[in-house]
Amino acid sequence: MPEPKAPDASRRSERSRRAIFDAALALVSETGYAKTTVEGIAARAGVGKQTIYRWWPSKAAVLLDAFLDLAARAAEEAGATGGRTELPDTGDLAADLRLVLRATVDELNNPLYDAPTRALAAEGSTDPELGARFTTALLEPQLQVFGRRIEAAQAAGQADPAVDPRLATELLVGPLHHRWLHRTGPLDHAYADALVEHALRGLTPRP
Amino acid sequence: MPEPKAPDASRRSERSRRAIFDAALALVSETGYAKTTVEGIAARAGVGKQTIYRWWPSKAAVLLDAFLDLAARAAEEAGATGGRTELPDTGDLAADLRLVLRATVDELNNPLYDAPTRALAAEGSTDPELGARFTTALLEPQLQVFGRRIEAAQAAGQADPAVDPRLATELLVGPLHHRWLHRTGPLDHAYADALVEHALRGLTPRP
Amino acid sequence: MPEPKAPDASRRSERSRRAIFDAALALVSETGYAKTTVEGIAARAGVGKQTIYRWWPSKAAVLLDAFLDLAARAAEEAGATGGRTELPDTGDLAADLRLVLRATVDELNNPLYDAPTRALAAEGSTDPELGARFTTALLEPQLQVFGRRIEAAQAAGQADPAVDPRLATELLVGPLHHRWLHRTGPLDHAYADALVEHALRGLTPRP
Amino acid sequence: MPEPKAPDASRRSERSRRAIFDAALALVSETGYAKTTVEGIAARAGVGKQTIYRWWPSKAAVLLDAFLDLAARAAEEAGATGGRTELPDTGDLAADLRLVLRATVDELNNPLYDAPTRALAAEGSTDPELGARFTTALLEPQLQVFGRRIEAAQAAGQADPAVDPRLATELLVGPLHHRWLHRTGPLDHAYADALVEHALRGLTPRP
DNA sequence: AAGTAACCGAGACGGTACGTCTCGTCTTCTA
DNA sequence: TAGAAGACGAGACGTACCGTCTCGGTTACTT
Repeated sequence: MPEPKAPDASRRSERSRRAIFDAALALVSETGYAKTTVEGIAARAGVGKQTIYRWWPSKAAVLLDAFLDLAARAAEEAGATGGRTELPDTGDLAADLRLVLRATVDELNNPLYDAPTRALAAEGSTDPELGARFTTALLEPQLQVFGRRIEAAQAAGQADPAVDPRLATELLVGPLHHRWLHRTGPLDHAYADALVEHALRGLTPRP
Repeated sequence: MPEPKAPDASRRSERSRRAIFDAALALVSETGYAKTTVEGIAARAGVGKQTIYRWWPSKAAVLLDAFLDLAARAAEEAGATGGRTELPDTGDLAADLRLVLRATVDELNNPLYDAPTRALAAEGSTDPELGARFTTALLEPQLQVFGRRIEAAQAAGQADPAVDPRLATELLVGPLHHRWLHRTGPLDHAYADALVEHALRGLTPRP
Repeated sequence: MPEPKAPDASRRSERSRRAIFDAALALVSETGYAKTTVEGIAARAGVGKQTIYRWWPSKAAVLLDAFLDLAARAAEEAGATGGRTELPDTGDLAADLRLVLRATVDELNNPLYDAPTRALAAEGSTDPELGARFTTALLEPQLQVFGRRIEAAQAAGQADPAVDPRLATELLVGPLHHRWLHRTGPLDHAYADALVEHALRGLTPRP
Repeated sequence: MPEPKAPDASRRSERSRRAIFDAALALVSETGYAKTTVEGIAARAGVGKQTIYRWWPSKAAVLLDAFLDLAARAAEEAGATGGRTELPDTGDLAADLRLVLRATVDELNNPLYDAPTRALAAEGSTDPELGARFTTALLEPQLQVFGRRIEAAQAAGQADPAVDPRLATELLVGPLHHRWLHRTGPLDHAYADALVEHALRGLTPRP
């Protein structure tokens, strides 16, 4: 297979990479994903179009990397050292989950994150390649934070050990994302709290 | 305001409408939503482009109507007369939910439905106008089937009356859609069953 | 052979055709042929690029048609009715040829004609397809004016009947074009006169 | 004036120069001038692009030098020592001219020479700078061969001393080039012979 | 039956963006 | 320190569609 000849990454211009990320995020925030064009990103970044096409296959891929970079920088800023963000473990599972789910709600309501995330989720749901990258790089880490906390809870006897931690995670995150994506109702802290409560207690009436 | 002049719906060609729906669904199935163009639909349907633009504002809108039409025809075929599809009430809430959730899984796994649904969900998450139509016309009816069954369960003492039926619905449907949309795991009957079980019983360990 | 589908010439926009011609000639005059781009012509003409590519295969083809149109209009203006331009026949062959050759010199020295003609001759010498069109449509008619006058001269006993009229024509026009194309010397009326004289009398010394 | 910094010619790599010439001529022969690119020449020659741009201003300039080099080598091979090629002087002007004009015809018909010459003539007719170099270095020496022979003929009384030798030269070469460039008729020995005859005798009928 | 509206298939139009190609410059690494 | 390698900013290429705008040619309602 005569692979179309890969460019030499070691000679890549960091300056251009940064400029492209900044331009991409700015344009998506300002004019929306659909109206953002590769041509526009290149122009705004002061970069040739080919410099974008050399390193990314599509504008969605550019935006995904730009967003990952943004998230990484934000995380680094928050977590001082580049360590992994972790869900707190105060011993009170419900309280801990509420805290993080509320934070997730806030993030999804932040227009700065909302627009690119929507666009990426949308594009990813159609383009499997991108969807995989989106899931692995952006979504999965978030989910596994929940997963680990729930495993800890199971070990501590705070959660039913028979439940698949992954399913438990989805029981919390799934409804949240559903409401966010389809705008089927208010997305606020109250909703996050209620979600935690009923995911833990179930729908069956207690005696 | 000189409203851009509405066409006379009574003189509309049913023949063309059908041909457009068929062409749209076929093209999306065959080549994917992104590669489907209004021009292509018109050509395949043997129709002028203007005939599409006269009645729909975008290809997404065409596809949504085409899909609604498809669903309506499928429902009519299944439900004999055009009555409203309803979730069965055998008295066993868990069994009833399992049944429908399994059916939903089958539907989402059916490539004939998968492609258009993904495309519409994607487009709708970006375009609020379309998203609203998508939600109201396609999603909401499905959700309310669950809602009504849960309300009945609450009335019969099979479900905690303190839970918002809408939240309960999302607790079941949200994780399912999440896994489907992001392809984060296998989407099968076992998953549907586990979902029902844990949504009902909760994550908290039982004594 | 799946001919790429010809556009319907009867629906062609005369307005656009004219605008394209004007823009093409203006740009070539102002900035030169090499710096003239299809994109630039389209922009200047207020026309979509596709409208150019729909009707012409290359910018050279556009310019050729534009130039032919210009020549046709100039001829019509000069010759009152659209009759064919003809070399005068005063009975004095040398005088008649001088007249026309001087006119040719003036034309080649006119920067308005010079730039496009050079460009077309250049492009045509490389692209055989275009070269053929250039020759047939632009060059040949000019040459045949000479050809006919020489035939008349032969009939009237003013010219050697043994000479191929085509060769005779080239004996007059060839040197002129050569000097023009390669700028190997001054191109003026004196040169035209000398050319006529020696083409008629030959290089051999007269007794 | 800060002359853009001239490279040190003494350190120039002869190896690269040769490789560039070979690559340029090969590519023009194989794929045509238009499809030949500086990038392609550099790649084929195993040379950096900058090495070309350091020494030549354009691909036409490269090709011109490559062609001059080719011609020089061919001449050296033919003329044993590097002496100047000269038109023979057998005393019979017509015969001598026929001989050289026939040779010119053969050269113009040789596809190895035809393609680059056409390209250079074309480019030169548009780009005055290059045109001047083309004329001086390639065309002029050829023309002056004729010029000198004609002067000799005049001195020997074989040619009208009143005729400008330059014009006489053009009377022979101009028609030939014209027919070659515009492909307006067959270019063969018969044409060369006829050209010589009528250039010498003129078009006027002899008593 | 003639007249008249408007929908229809068709497709040319002015545009925008695409993804590719080549230009001529600039930078980095190697011999 | 010249040269190979090739990334870069720039921008034209030719293509694909967009959404609008005429064009006749059918219908289907007036008069």
